[in-house]
Amino acid sequence: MFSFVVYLSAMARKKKYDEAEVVEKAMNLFWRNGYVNTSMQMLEKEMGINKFSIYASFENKHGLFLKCLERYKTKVRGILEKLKNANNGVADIKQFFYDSVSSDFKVDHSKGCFITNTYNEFSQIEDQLIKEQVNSFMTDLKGLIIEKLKMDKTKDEETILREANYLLLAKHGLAAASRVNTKKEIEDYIEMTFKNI
Amino acid sequence: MFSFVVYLSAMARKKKYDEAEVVEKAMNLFWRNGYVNTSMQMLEKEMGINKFSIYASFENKHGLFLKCLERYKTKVRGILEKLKNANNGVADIKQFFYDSVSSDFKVDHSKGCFITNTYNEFSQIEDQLIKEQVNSFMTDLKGLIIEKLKMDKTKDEETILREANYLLLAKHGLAAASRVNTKKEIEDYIEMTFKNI
DNA sequence: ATTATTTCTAAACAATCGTTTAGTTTTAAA
DNA sequence: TTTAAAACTAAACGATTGTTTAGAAATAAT
Repeated sequence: MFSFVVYLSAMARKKKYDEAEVVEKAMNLFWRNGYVNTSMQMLEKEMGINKFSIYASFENKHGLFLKCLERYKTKVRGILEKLKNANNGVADIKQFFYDSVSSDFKVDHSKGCFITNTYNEFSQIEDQLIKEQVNSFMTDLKGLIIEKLKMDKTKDEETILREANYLLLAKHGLAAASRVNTKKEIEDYIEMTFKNI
Repeated sequence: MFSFVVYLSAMARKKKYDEAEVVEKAMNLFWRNGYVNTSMQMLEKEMGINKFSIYASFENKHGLFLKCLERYKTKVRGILEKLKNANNGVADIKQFFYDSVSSDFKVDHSKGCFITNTYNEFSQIEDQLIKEQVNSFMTDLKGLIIEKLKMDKTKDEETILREANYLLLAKHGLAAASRVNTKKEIEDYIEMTFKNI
């Protein structure tokens, strides 16, 4: 009697760009220049699409940045999964440090860690959503570090928390190092950092 | 026969503000919000003087920021002099780490280290002079650290450079810690950092 | 082929950025 | 008292910011 055809998307005209692709490009630009210093004009050029399209796909600059943070998280998910599935305790955390900067060795001027860069930039700016994204990432990492440290049964809770805190802060130094220091200096820094754990 | 009166400054009207005072206020604003995120409008309000007066005294925003960096350097000169004049090697460097954050213990939300904050903002700052100032500060500090490490005659040159590099990067972690961590966490971090030196 | 809907281009938007300028007020020296 | 130089106030500068809009082009469904 009745027939209903529901069009979730009318699809009158297809997009000429792939959203995942342009997010990747935007991420690299934000990653290098930071949030404030990356203008919509720069994004237009880098992403290869019009401002209108950016706003149609990501609502605004803020929304696009959040998508880029998301993209970064999936980008480093492999390294985190590797740490999660490892079973050698402290050695795995050290390996995570190496993994975090391994890709930086191939480029002249590393962009550092996108999360740490964002953390530093937004320590001054009030933005709840971005801060939540960054904080959750760091909290998750700290949880993982604690988990690995607990594999050493000889350590008490207080020692583990102290060491986890130390390593999380050491990661800031690593992020700074990855931007300017040589491969050898970075490796030496990691070795020094883990010498007393 | 002849008398010459040379007016180095015509002094037609005295300034209503003290330059050192307004620089101090500007420094604290830059220190908290960073260079890019501090506008002339905010500076006007905080310094309590008109834009015209700011430009008359400091040429422009860059000039004002450089004056603030200078002011910061004299502000921490005491701590650096203490390190320079000390004679106990590594223990002096550790004490310098404690001195660097001692004033932060008194406030709720520390602004961190002005130099490190500015260093982290490098991707957003195009001004070469500012970067030179910050880099020279860090180079000087590294030189001091090396000097103190060399007091231990049992260490070879390579070890000393490796340790100096490690400590300079550890300072980044300390700066991050000083902004959010508790007094105990910061102290634990310092102790952990120096355990293997 | 027509229609309806979406994406595209390109221009304009108001707000803010750092900076400059015009005009008034102050004040030391003549 | 007059004069000239410096410092003040307040408004405006052009450039750039993130964002919006008007209209043309494209395309799936009728």
